[in-house]
Amino acid sequence: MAITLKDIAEKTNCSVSTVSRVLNNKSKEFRISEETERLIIETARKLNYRPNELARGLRLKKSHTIGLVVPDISNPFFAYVSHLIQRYAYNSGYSLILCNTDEDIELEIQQIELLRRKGVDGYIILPVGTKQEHINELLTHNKPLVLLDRIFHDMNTNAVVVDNRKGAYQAVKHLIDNGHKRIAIIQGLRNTSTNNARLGGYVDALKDNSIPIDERLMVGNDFRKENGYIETKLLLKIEEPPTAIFTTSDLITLGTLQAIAEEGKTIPKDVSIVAFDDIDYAPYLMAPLTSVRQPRDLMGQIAVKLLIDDIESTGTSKKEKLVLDPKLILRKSVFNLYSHKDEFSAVYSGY
Amino acid sequence: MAITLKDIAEKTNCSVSTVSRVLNNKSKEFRISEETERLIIETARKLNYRPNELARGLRLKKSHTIGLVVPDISNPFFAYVSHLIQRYAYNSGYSLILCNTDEDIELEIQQIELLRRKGVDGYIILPVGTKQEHINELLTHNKPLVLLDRIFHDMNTNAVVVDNRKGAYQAVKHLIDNGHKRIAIIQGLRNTSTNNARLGGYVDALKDNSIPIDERLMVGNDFRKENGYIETKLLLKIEEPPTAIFTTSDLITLGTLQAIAEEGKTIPKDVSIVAFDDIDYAPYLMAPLTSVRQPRDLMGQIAVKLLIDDIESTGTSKKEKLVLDPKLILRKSVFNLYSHKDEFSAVYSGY
DNA sequence: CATCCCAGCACAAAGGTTTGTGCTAAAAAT
DNA sequence: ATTTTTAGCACAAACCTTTGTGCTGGGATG
Repeated sequence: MAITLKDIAEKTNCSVSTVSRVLNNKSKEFRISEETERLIIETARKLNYRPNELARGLRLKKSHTIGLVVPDISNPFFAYVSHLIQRYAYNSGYSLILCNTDEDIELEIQQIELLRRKGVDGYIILPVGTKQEHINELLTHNKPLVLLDRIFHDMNTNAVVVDNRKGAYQAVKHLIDNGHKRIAIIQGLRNTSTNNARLGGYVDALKDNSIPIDERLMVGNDFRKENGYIETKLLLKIEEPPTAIFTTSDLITLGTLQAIAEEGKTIPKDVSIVAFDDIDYAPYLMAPLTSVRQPRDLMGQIAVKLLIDDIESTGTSKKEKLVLDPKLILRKSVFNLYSHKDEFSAVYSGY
Repeated sequence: MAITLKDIAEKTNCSVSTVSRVLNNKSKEFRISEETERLIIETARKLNYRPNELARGLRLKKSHTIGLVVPDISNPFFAYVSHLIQRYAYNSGYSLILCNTDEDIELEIQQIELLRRKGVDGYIILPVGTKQEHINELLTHNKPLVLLDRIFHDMNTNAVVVDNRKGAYQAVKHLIDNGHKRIAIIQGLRNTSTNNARLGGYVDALKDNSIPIDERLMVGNDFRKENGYIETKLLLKIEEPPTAIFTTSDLITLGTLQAIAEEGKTIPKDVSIVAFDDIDYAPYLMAPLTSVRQPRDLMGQIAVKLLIDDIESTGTSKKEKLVLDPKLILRKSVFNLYSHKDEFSAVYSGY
């Protein structure tokens, strides 16, 4: 079927090894005559030879493939980062095997297992975050690996994350500065580094401003839309409802928007919102969203660079933990309770 | 390093072939004693044996991998479809190699070439659409393949698309029904099946209602945000500006929204919009978007099913071309010029 | 007792590469 | 004329599986 080195060898009356060397640009190194070289290259082109990467990978113990494990590629934030990762990886000569975990830790374990069988050269993982033995396993076997977005603090590995605590702190502080005291947080998946840090920033900001912590305002348990929808519905019905909600992911925000629309409330008049993940549509929503923007361009790029450095240094490269700064983008989803006007800083960020 | 069949064979004093057969559940078929079977399975488990899929793939001529070629995974529509594809593929035992073409035909050709080298078992391609020889090449070599979203009409292959002409027709008809006569279309990449069909629907709707075609209102040339932004800016400045814009992709819409916001106009009062691709955020935008929804859940699922049927039938399965129906979702981005009120049909679709 | 059968496994090839080593013939050196 | 060098390439192993075929020893059969 497919053309192999052997076919070329037969056509040219050379040995397979000679053909291989010529096609791998090792003609000089092995003193192969220019005539032979030309002949081989020519017939390879004519036969439309295509190296079999499986065979190469087997022999070379290198697949030129990296595994990308994300919770949910349909989440715009992950989709954006994945796009960049794909591009940088491709430009560096690597393909990407895409795995969705759907925030299911068992699925994550399975998918990583599969990636090992496939012999990927390295892993970029946005872990679910509730278990880590399987990832430790990779590390003890010296598999090149970089953690992205979420992190395990006690793990010695490459990682690229945003300073979630700082981002959350800024978000909540901004609400406080605008006079809000009943501030709710809709959390993502509990006990993930991301959620812990965002929750931490929330709590810190309240404490620093002597605002009592109210457990009833600290709701939610995963990063999806439904979570945002349900929790917002409930929040709007409690006794002393919040005047502001801090939503900790773009999908949560989507659910929150839906709930607010359904209840006939308006943003920011009835309820203020600060979101995490500054999606592209944020400026053009019902109320242009004030939100915490992650440096998503950098994240993908750095992750790939760290990973490929690790792969190609064969274990000699230092592990780096990079913490990037988030940035609060002010728009119009926060009501200023002091001036009774829209956002005190009316800087319109058109993205 | 990694445990191989050979290692297990040595530990158990069996031959490699016996180990292979046991681990592939062929003990009975090859009359291997239960004792040996247990021993092998046990030590495989103890040593944490992991089959090398590269070697398997080489031997079996099957990689259990499919190549997914998309124009841009960061586009929410493609991201959503990709997520589904990944899930169905995984559940059927296939991994996904993800390729972005960035709407660049040369990149598409390169990526497909690479996929062939990697020995993928099949392809799901959302082609750029400006060249097709490289895809024909795959077909003549009997590679399982399904085209998604965009199509080549003269190509005998599996394909899943939406009826773009009908969707566009409905969209424009809806504008006409609301009294609009100056209707612009911002096109995507010219000469792609998708764009041709959407443009066709636009033209048909105008003709059927005796509205003259105005070339100045038929602008745009790719599916990205920047295109929507620039063209909208220009459209708003021409002599007799349009009262309505039909945007032919979600990213174009995003750019259009940005331009309209910048110009200080409001939707739908100053300009009406009907969009293609009903993104999740559509109901919660500045003006809840009236838009054409594609059956994106079905598209991914069907594509995977067609492909895997083709792969596993080894060429005996018929090629299917499926055309799915789009649906116009009415919200509030169209101004009724007759009644001077918001959308005559005020059905609010909360998605 | 000789023959046959069959359970139970091993051998080796094949799949397409890469690569260390070895071989041959011609050219150069002595 | 004999030895040494070197250009130019071939051989075979190795990577890890899978699989067609063949081998062996013990029990049953005649």
